[in-house]
Amino acid sequence: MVPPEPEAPAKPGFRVWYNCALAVDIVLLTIRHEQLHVLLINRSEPKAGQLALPGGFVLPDEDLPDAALRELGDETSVRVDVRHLEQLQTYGRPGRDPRARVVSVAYLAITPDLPEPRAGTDAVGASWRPVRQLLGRSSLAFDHDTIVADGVERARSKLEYSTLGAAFCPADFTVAELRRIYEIVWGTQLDPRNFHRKLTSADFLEPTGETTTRDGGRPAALYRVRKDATGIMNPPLLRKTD
Amino acid sequence: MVPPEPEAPAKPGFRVWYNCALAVDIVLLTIRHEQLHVLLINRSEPKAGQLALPGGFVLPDEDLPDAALRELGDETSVRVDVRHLEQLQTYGRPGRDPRARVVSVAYLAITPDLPEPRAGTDAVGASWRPVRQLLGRSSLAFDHDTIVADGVERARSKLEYSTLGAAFCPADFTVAELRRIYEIVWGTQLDPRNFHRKLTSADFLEPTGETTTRDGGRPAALYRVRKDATGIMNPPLLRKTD
DNA sequence: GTCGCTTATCGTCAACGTGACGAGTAGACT
DNA sequence: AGTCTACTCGTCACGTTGACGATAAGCGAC
Repeated sequence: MVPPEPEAPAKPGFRVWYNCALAVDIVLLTIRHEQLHVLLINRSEPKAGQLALPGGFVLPDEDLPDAALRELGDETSVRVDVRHLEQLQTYGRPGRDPRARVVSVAYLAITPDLPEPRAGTDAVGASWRPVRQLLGRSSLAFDHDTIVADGVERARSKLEYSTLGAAFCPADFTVAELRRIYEIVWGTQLDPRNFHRKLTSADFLEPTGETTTRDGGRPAALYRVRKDATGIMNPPLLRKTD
Repeated sequence: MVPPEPEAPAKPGFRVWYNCALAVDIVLLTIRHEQLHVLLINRSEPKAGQLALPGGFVLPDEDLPDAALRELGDETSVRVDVRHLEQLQTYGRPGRDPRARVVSVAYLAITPDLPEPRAGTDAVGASWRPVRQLLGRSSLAFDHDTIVADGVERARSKLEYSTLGAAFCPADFTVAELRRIYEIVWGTQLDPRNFHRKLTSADFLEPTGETTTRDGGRPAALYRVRKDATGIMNPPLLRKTD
């Protein structure tokens, strides 16, 4: 099919015309103060004053993940240690942006609890917001509420069968710190002893040899993710489904 | 960010320019002759003569799933009973299409074994190809080999924890027919007795009351997917991971 | 009819994974 | 030293799963 109302062919000699504005949006999740947070910006141009996901238009010869990381840096001045970046879904419903046909490829990113974002170029400001205050409500510009919900749901389900949880942790971490991630993201309590047994028998952690007492109590062994880890946790750690 | 080299704004008064050609591609899977097949077309215009996935450009006010179904009909004259349609992933690497910046949203679709496709408008012809002959090789135009591989992998993993397998079956089917789906898609043998126990204790099937002997042997009870099924199989049916 | 073939369906049992929870360990703090 | 904390190891009952025996119910050949 040839797109309608051609303005000008993309390259001479070929009958292909540009038919949309392609953007990326990033759902960057972290855990702060015992709660799951998402990075949001205050929009300037259209929908000024509203909260939205960081994101923007893709450059002509730019790959999509590169665009996601660039916009994250541009808009939030966050030199975040993005420990995980995966494509989430593409949102292209006509009318989702009042200006034009804007199709957005959403990315899910995870970072450990660390940096305070500052305002960047395009955005008036950027800040971490607790996810709990967002879900269910309609708080964000465009369809970004849906995108956040989808991103959180992806993270929740990937904890079950992948090593994604470690991306919320610093390089070296204890089993209990990883368990805290699971408890916060899932909103459930997990038995420390069973969790310990399960995670240490899964094959993606290796002990660093060090211990720490930063969580109080008896010193806990520090672990890191094995370099040859596949990213898949086997067997999976299924959550209760009531 | 504002996209470069603006031709003309998408709508007057807004500084948004179109920066890519948006397309959809469809990985339509079915099972024919005891093998997993994917629907392919013979390309005409660019890459003429090569095999490729059905797909094409999205219309200005068309939603993405609608575009996928429309292209499927246009290109293949298949009045397929598409029993499942989900977004797979978006492919946007610069240079993946030599003509211009073409970004393609890929969809995964499933249909029961039924119709023979015929050539449509855009395509010289469409045909079912066994997936086994494609995987590993580089047989298709653009990056469609990758897309097919991703689609097949998605289908394989979704069999584990969802009711996707039923989309390969006619409306009423036996447990053994569903088991055949699993065996073909996974490429493994499954114990008929354990599979039967597991599937009938999962809560997404309901007996029609009818039986059939179309597979020979003792008459088998027919089942259909419950209307209130969630699409999630619980507990999951994990495949062997060696 | 009945024998032998097919496939469907039910039952049994051991092995394993998991949830619940007791008990001991090793630091920090008073 | 005593107490508090959180970590780590063990135990046990229960449910799920894989392996497989046994029976049921049609079909075609004879």
